[in-house]
This record gives sequence, structure tokens and C-alpha cells, in this order.
Amino acid sequence: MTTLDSHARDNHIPDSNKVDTARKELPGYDIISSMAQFFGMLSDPTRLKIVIVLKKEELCVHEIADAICLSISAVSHQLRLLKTAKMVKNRRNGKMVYYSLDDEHIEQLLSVADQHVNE
Amino acid sequence: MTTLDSHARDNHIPDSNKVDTARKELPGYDIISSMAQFFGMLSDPTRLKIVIVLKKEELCVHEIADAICLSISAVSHQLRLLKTAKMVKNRRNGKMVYYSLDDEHIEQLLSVADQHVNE
DNA sequence: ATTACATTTGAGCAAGTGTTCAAATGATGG
DNA sequence: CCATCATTTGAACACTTGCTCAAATGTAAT
Repeated sequence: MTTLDSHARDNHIPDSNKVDTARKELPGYDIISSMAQFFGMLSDPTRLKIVIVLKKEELCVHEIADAICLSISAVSHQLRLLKTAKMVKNRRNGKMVYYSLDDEHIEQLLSVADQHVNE
Repeated sequence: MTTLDSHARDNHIPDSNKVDTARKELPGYDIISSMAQFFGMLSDPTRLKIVIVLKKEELCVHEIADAICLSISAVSHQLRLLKTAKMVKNRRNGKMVYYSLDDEHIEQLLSVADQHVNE
């Protein structure tokens, strides 16, 4: 009884194959979560601004904070998240820590989002 | 005194030009907000699943709920958000409302995210 | 060592988000 | 008209998120 599964009892039975076919497209929990987390990194105005100002060249924390007009602490918190998501990397030079993009896909995403926004 | 702005008072003065250059890359508030909202739509596992199951063909609300194993109400709430963000569109056929993707960029985004996840 | 500067970290809190539940709306058929 | 099915909507709630503030850590110069 593979075709007559639990949904065959439902009154709608629109097309159980459609549902099964659609369900086959779904990746597993881990992949979905990772993808959602990836997009989530760019779903906050602050993090979005950070990756945008890092597009051209690396900047230290203080410079990023200046550029996007936010407290150093807030920027540092978000940089930690972006680093965990492997979207930025950092290097220390003396007292300063310089951050730069660590994912060649980001500019692509920004470009697509820009297209969507400008209809 | 354009070069000696408020930041010239700061003790670090790392390279005021770097900050100014970076700041010039930033779009205005509206664009940033729209882009963040766009990515935010894909930052939730439920909405991500919805757009994935809609990739192949249109589905009604009930079918989507079946496919991703979530309540119809929850799915409907998320579909409203996706529609507001112009990422899905719908058409009514009798009692059923069929949803489909309304943005050719989405598959591109999903593909990029998939690449990122698989390093 | 002590001071100063750059960054990180943790706690706390206000605001936002996603789900459930119950009720409302829309559409079809008897 | 009434019953039924599909979907939408609003309120309530638990949970998450991003900020601020204060304190801690790291680094270099005096």
C-alpha cells in the first residue's frame, strides 16, 4: 500500500504524487538549517552593512563601526556571528584586528538581492 | 574642513579615507532594509522549505503543508509573508489557492546557498 | 609594571518572530 | 439555506535576536 498512504484517507486527495514529488526536493534537516542560517546572516541590516563595507577592502573593527555608525561592541558581536558562519575571516596586526570577506558567493548574493529590490 | 571631519579628532585616525570609501559603498536605509527583508524571507527553515517545494510546480496550501509536515495555519501565515515580499504569487481555482514562485532569482539564491553549505 | 588603546565577552533587556488555537471568510454542492 | 471543505486571520505565547553597558582580555609603548 505505497500509493494508498495516510493521505489517501483525506477527502481532498488532490494529487498525492505532487506532494511526494515535492517532498523529494527537500534536503534533510541539517542542510535546511545551514542554508537558513546562511541567509539569516544577511537578513540583519547591521550584518548586511558590514559585508558591504568589506566588499572593497579589509577593515579593522573600529573602522567598520565608524563606517556604519554603530558601537564597536555591537559590531564585534555581529562579526563573531559572521565568522562562525564562515562569511568573514580576520587577521591580527598589532592591536588591530582586520576583517575581510571569506566567501566568494557573498557578492553574488548581494547582486541578486539588489536586482530583486530594484524590481 | 571636509577632510577634517569629526573623526579627525579621534586618536586612531587609521585611515579616514578607508572609512569614507567604505561608507560610500553603503546604499541608503530603504535599500538596505529591503535587501535584509529579502534575505530574511529565506532565513527561516519553514519558508525555505516552502520555496523549495514550489521550485518544480505550483501547489495548494494543503499540499504544501503536507509536503513540509506543518499545520495549514502556519503555512498560510508564512505564505502571506512570502507574497508580501513578492517571492510567491497565487491563483485561486475553486476552493483551492495555488501558490508558485514569483521570482526568477530565488533558484539562483538557493543554488549559491547550497554551494556554501557544501563548502 | 603601568598606562593606553583595540577588541572581545557576558548579562540583561526591549523588540521581533513563528507557532498554535480558535474564529472568520470564501467557495462549492446538496 | 445549510453543510462542508480550503484558506485566512487575530490573539496569545514561548522563543529568539540585537543592542547597550560594564567588565575582561589582548597588545604595545613608556
